[in-house]
Amino acid sequence: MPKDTFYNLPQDKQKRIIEAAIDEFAAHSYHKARVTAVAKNAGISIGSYYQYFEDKKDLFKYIIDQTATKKINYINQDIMRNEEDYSFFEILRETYLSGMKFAKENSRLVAIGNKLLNNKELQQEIWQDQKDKSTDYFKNLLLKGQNNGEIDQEIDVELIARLLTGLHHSLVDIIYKDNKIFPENFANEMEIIDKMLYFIKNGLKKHS
Amino acid sequence: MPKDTFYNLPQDKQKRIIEAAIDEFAAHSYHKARVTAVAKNAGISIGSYYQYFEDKKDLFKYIIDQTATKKINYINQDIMRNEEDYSFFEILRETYLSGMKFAKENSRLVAIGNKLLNNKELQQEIWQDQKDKSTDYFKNLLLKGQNNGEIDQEIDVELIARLLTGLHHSLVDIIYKDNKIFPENFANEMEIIDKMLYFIKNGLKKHS
Amino acid sequence: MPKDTFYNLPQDKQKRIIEAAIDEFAAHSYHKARVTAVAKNAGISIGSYYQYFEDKKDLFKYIIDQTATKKINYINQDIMRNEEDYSFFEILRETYLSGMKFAKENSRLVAIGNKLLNNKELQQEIWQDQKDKSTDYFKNLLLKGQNNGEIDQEIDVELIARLLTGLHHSLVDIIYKDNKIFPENFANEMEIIDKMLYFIKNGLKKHS
Amino acid sequence: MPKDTFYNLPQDKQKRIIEAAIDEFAAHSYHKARVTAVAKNAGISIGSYYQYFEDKKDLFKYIIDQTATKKINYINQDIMRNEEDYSFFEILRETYLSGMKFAKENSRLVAIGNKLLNNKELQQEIWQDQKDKSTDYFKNLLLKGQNNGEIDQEIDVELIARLLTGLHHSLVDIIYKDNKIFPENFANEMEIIDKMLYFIKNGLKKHS
DNA sequence: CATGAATGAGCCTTCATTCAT
DNA sequence: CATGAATGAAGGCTCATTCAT
Repeated sequence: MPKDTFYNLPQDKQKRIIEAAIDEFAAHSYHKARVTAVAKNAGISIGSYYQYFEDKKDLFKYIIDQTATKKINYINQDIMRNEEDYSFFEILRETYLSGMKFAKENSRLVAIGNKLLNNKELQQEIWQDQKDKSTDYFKNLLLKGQNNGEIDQEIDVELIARLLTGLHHSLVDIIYKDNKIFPENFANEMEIIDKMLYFIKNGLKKHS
Repeated sequence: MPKDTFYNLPQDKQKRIIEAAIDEFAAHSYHKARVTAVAKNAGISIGSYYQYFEDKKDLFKYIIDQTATKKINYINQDIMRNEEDYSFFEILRETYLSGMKFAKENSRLVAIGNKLLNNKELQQEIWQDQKDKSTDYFKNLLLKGQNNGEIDQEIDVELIARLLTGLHHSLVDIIYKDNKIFPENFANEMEIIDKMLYFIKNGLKKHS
Repeated sequence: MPKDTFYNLPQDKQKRIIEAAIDEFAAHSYHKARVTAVAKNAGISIGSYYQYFEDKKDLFKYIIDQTATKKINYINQDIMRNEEDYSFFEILRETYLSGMKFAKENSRLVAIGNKLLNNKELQQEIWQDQKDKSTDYFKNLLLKGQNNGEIDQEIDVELIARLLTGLHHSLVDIIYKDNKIFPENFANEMEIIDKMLYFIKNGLKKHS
Repeated sequence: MPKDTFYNLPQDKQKRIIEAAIDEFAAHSYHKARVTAVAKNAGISIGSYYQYFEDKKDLFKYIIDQTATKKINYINQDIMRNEEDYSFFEILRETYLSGMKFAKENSRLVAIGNKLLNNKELQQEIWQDQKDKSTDYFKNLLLKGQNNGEIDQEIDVELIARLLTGLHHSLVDIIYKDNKIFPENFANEMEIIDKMLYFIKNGLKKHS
């Protein structure tokens, strides 16, 4: 985590640095990203950089952390407060929708997140532990759904929770090809989500 | 692709080099992998390396290529020849099973493949084009299923094909946490696949 | 051209680097000259080198550039300001004299210049364009001489300008064999120049 | 010089190797020319190369040597045999003409020769001694001219011989810009030679 | 004589990090 | 706190030459 000197900085300077970092880490792999570029684009000297952050990893971790927090807030805000008023599939829909909206508005953060997601080596370098919070989130949702009688009792909650997480990633992948909305075949993102939910709800088997 | 000098090498030497390369590329990101380490671990000089391969990329591409071929052969063998004798879900089951078996026996290759799969920057460095063949595979399967009357006509084939690809990746991820089989909660991989297929078939909605 | 970091350096450090570079480029062909040797002899680290210059070529170009500027100033100073007071042959004599003086005091620069002058491949690597300014210089001189009535109207100005340039190179070659003054037969350089000018003025034909 | 094994080779194989060498040395600077390229283009193995030649330098020296011999023969043939029948300026003209013809028909050899001519370091690497034969040639010519009464007694024969050599180089340079004939302003090479000879004969001074 | 696999010193360049001012 | 000059390990790659077959 950043040093105190960083937090003591005026807000706009902090922001400039973070923006530069996001640009750099989104554009290049972790190892190819250069702290000199971050410093330069943030308009600070490399000496200052090392007075704010321990090293390269420190900044990267901070960005990842900020992203996670930001994303969680994104979803919570709307629905979570009145969770009990909604059905499982409504909440799932809202969750995916929020995730998509987040991705749309924060494509650089998604790019960074994916980089970490698919680099075990880096993950170990960044954290030792770190449990997957997404899966827990979906797991809770499923359990409530089963209690409500909305969700098939046959399913394995742990497993399906992980699959729903995976589908969430697929969704973002599908909709954002190289930071551009996926246009072919679909009227809009909403249509994709609804088709995906239909699949999640009913499966592929032909209804007799 | 490797130079002729590489193909002229005795089989066991070729193998030693490939093994060393797989080790290195599985253990580190592409940019962090060192050709000197490959050469050293293969027991060849750096000069020899460059007589076998154009450069670092050349070897990496070769590994990727070999992996793709190997994986395709894995699935085709058993069922694909008598495709018409099987139902959609049987083929899907075999596909996922093959994928898992492959991942189990080739965890390092899977690690390398994932690295490429989730690094657009690297993909463009390696190839210009490269279409996703997995999605096409699932798409064909789905279309046949619809013709057979096995698969719900309501679904969007293109979209679901991509989701099935995503689920395939999730499956591999779930079963192999850091190259170790996922033990908790499951008797064996077969159980995971069947539970996953149940979900794919029926969805999550409670059967009234 | 060098980066700002180079120009910000104390004069004596700049000079040390330039001196080391001139030594290296004078002693070896461009491709054989080593930037590590320059850095070492200048007493800087290789890292510093690359903070001052883009690359190897950058420094070489800079040396060439400095040489050209320095040489032009050499000639201009004395006569060029009062050009109209002198005859063609007087100016020519001064030009050759200046060139010789320059070569005498800057034998390493001449060595470097010649290397470039006679290596088209290198020239294209260094610049794309680059016109020969020497020829233009002599051409102007000749045209004025013809207008004054000093110079034979029969000659082809363009051609002779190139020959005078060539003779200039020959002169430097003659006088400096391996950076040592050519001693045999001649009392001094002045004598050589005057004999050469006599030839240029009168040609070889016996005066009847 | 090449080893006996080289001279024992069938003529056409020798020729293939020489051709490949000339191509390579003409296209690249001595240090950038690759013996592997020569071997490859000659259709021999690198192992064979080192059975024919001591090293890289050995081949280069041989090419230079062959070139010198070939060029000398070029000039001698026509005139030298009946030298006494011609005036100094006629012989000079023929010499320059031969030189040009040679350069025209052997542009690659000229390229190689120039490379050596302008790389003192390389010259020392190739030979220790090597006197300039061209200058001796012109010197003899001039002395005879003076004896005949054709040539001004005032001139310094040694110096002028060197200048005539330099002019010879200039001539080749002028006419062959990057192996292409210099077209602008001149009807043909003959015109250039005659204009140059006019200069050499009469000098630049306006005839009163 | 022919072959070509093997070698490794050596080059240019990058970039995270330190430290004196 | 800010600055940016200085550092040097490390990496990809080249190519003349050797040597075993």
